[in-house]
Amino acid sequence: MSTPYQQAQREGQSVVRAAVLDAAKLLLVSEGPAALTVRRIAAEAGCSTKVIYTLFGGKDGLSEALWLEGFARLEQRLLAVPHEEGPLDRLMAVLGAYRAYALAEPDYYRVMFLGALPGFRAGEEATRTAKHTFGLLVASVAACLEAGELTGGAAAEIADLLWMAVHGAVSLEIMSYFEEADASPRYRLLCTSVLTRFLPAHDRRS
Amino acid sequence: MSTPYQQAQREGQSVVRAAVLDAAKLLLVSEGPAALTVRRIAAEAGCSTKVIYTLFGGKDGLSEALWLEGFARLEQRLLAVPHEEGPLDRLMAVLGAYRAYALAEPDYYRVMFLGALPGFRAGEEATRTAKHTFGLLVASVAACLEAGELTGGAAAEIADLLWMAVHGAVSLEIMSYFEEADASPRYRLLCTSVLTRFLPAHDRRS
DNA sequence: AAAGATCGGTAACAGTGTTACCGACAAGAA
DNA sequence: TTCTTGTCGGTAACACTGTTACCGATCTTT
Repeated sequence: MSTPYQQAQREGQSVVRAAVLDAAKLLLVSEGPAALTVRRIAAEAGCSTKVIYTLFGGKDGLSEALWLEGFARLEQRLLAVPHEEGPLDRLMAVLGAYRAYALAEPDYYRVMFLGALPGFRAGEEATRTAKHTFGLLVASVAACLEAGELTGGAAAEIADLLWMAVHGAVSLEIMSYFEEADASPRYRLLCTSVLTRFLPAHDRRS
Repeated sequence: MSTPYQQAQREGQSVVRAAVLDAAKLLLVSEGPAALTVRRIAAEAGCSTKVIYTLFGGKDGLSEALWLEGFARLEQRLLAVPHEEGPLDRLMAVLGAYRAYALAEPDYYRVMFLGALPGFRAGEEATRTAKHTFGLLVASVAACLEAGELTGGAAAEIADLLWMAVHGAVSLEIMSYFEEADASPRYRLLCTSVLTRFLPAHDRRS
């Protein structure tokens, strides 16, 4: 139940909310997390700082919106990986897409996993969304288990191992701890190494 | 060439410098990186904010000192791992010590590897120190290669893979992405999984 | 003893997130 | 229609951050 005014107000809110969010997104990818100040975002969006507080409840609310946006983009990339080949090849492609996303939008990755927005901790609902995205990886692993291309562990367990490994690899790569030439082959080698442990015995090559 | 005054001054500097650094270290482990403000550190050390600028050249200088302190502590832990058993068992122990350090002093780990101090990037000399610590891991891997307990890769390469994996595992664990009960066995499983890829064929146990 | 230099404390500056105030505007009541 | 009510947003302030200009105090040098 809402009066027409409140409804219009809400629609007006949603459009200016989108404008603020767009400004923040643009600022994040173009100038990095340090440029995400309330005043700057408001200036870019053409409104006052107060709006950010009424619409998002403060900077943390906007941070969470960006956090969710990052997971949405990651999820989009993971979903875009084709199912055509075998489950194991697809799993490798999913892991590749994870890295590709982190390298394509490192500032989002910093926001999501490296605490780039000081003082921000994701809330409960946001955490659920993150877990949902992670579920895509678990599903890919589960498909391999069902097809018999992986064995010897639970899907959640193997997915955790893969996530630890790729997260570590990507984090260090983003912080440019590695030579650029080494990064890509080492990423593949790390993924295959972890998976080798769970290959059926007759499949282990080298 | 230095006058006695300058010498005394320098000694006086070193003692107050140590006091400031101690205050910062205590503040870091007791209240986390967010408490590391120039005013707060100066207050705890019983001096003015100006001192931090004359002695460390600003907050970044102090941040770098804390960064180096973190690597010194990590290095101490890695060096404390005994050599008694075989190279491979020792390598596993080194990896365990890495995690133990991160869990014992998570705020140092955040400073060193998770960019917990906004705006701080380690300088060149500090990076060399970090590489030196990393060299301990490479040496442990090299010992395994020489003993024939690992094969099929260069020491630096295998050490990189291990570092990616353990860093990812520890980072996610610090951010409490895992159930506490799962973390420890999964860490071991991850380490052994990566190493399995490089075990001599006759050593691979399921 | 007087002149010169260096160090450190005070107080300010520009920035941050946040909020109290107040005017403007639309909804509902008389 | 007119008046009251309430909500929303802009301005300006608050408390905080890192940083620095000023200036007095202290020690070296002449």
